[in-house]
Amino acid sequence: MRREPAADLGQASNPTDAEALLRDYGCRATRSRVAVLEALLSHDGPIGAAELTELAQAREPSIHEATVYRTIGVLSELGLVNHVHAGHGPSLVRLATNNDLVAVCQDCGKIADVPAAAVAPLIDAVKEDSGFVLEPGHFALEAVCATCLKLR
Amino acid sequence: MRREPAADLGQASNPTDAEALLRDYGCRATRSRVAVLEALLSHDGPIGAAELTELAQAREPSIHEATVYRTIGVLSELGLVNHVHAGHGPSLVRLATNNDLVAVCQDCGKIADVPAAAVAPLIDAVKEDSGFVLEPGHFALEAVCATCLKLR
DNA sequence: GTGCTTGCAAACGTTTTGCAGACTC
DNA sequence: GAGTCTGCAAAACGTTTGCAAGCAC
Repeated sequence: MRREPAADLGQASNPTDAEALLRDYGCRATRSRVAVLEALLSHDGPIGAAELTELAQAREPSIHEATVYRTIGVLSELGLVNHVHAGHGPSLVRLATNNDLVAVCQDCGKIADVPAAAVAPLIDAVKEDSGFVLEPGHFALEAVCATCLKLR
Repeated sequence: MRREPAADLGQASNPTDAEALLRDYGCRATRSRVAVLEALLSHDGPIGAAELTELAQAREPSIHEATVYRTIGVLSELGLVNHVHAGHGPSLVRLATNNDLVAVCQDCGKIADVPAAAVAPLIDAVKEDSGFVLEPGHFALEAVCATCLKLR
C-alpha cells in the first residue's frame, strides 16, 4: 500500500495539484480529501489537527473533524504525510517531503526545524547499541526556546 | 521550588527511604506519596501511570488514580522524576537519576535505554542552529525494535 | 450500481479538576 | 489547629468508531 512520496511533492502547491496527487496515489479524490491536502500543501511546516481542520473548512465548510482525522490516516498510509507526536499537546501533521525533525518549545509551543543530518549520528548510535531503528519523522524533540529560557 | 536530585537517589531502594526522601525535599510524607515513591524506587526503568497506580495500590490499597497523577506532578516539580512522552501511548514516569533517553518500539512497546552521551552532539547542534535547548529526559525516541523490524 | 467515504454523535483512554472530608505537621 | 492532601466523581482533552446516507468511480 505504501509508496514513495512523489518527487515533486514539495512543489505541488497549486491547489489543483492536490486532486491530481491523490489520483496519482490511487486514492479517491473526494472534496474532503482535496481540501485537507490543499490546506496541508499551502501551510508551511507542521500543523495540529484542529488548525488543519479550520484550514480545510475554509475551503470546504461542511468538512468534519472526524473526516480530517481519517484523511490524515489515509495520507499517512500513502506516505504523503507524517504524524509527529509532540509531548503534552496534540500531535502534529506535516508533509513527508523532508526528513527533518521538529523541536517544540515546552513553554510557548514555538517550532524549530532540526536538519536530518544532525540526527544521523544518533540514529547510528542507537541502532548499534540496542538494535532499535529510530523513526525520526514521528517524534518531536521537546525543548525550550531561547526566549522562554530567559523567562525561567 | 526545584532542587537538584539527591545524589543517592539511585540507591534509595530501601522502602523506608522514600519517606526520608520526601521529608528531605521539604514535602509532606503522606501514606499515598510514600507508596507512589516506593513503587517508583522499586521499579526498574520507565513506567506508565496505570502500572504505577497498581504498584502503589499493592502498598496502599486505598490510593486513587488521581492521587497518583497529583503525586507525579509533585515529584516532578521537586526534580525527583521526569515525565516521558512516548508517542501514541500514555506517558511514562521515571526517576530523574540519569539523563539517558528512552527509545520505544512503535509496534510492541519495548523500551531501550539510549545513553545520554549519544544525544549530546544533537543537543549541541540544535542549540547552535536554533537556540532551542533540548530537554532530553522528557521525550521518547520512537523507533522499531530489531524483532518487530523483521515482521514488517 | 457498487462500494468506498462522509457527517454525525457517541465512545474511548488518559489526564485534570472541584469539592468536602481527612490527614500531616 | 492550620493548612495541605486525599478520595471521589465528573469533566476535559484529543482521538477513534459505528452507523446510515452520500458520493466517486
